[in-house]
Amino acid sequence: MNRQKRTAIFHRLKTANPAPRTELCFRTPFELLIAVILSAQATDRSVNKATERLFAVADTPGAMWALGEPRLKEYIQTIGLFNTKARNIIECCRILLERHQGLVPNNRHDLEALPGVGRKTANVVLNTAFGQPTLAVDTHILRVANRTGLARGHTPRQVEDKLTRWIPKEYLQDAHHWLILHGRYVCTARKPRCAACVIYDLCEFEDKAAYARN
DNA sequence: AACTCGGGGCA
DNA sequence: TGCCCAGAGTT
Repeated sequence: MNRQKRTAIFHRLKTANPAPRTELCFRTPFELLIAVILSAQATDRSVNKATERLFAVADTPGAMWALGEPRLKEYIQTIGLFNTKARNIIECCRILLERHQGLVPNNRHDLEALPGVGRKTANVVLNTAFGQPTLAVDTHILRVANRTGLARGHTPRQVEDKLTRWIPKEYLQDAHHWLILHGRYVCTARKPRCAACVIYDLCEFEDKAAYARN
């Protein structure tokens, strides 16, 4: 896919998603970190429902550490993988308190050293909390990039590298959300809504015609 | 690169 | 029920 076509795709996704932002609810870098850890393999709606009550009780590493793992589980038990996530979050809080003065680190190395934080979560925090030009490739972006032909490469890292290379830095932060929202509401995993897609004519998805008739 | 982990939600 | 969800960690 040539650059002109990719640019056209981004322009249309931008127009279709004015004022793009994360759908996770948070007020501080710490709340964002916790929300993103919880959102792994879970829907953001179920995460928001849990964090609304959790953050009212504990919105700092100190408070969440004091809350303790058993009581933390009570707040997040409606979220998938909550046992592992509760253990990781308590350990995260301990590390933040011991090594980072209770602050969320603003660099990849320290973020990825936290349990339950991988490349994708680190990129979201760097992008959304600290305004750094990173692209967090999740299942949505991976699917959209490969299916449309925007950036083929079946591993998340390949797609991240390709997209990061050609998207202008000043657009990288918003482009992340344009892609996510497109993947979530239009280019869905199971029954993509090709009939309503704003980049239909530019998309290289082999089966788009079949779904456009739905 | 492939596999495992391990629950909720939704068609 | 089966498949997917704003993945991470291990082999």
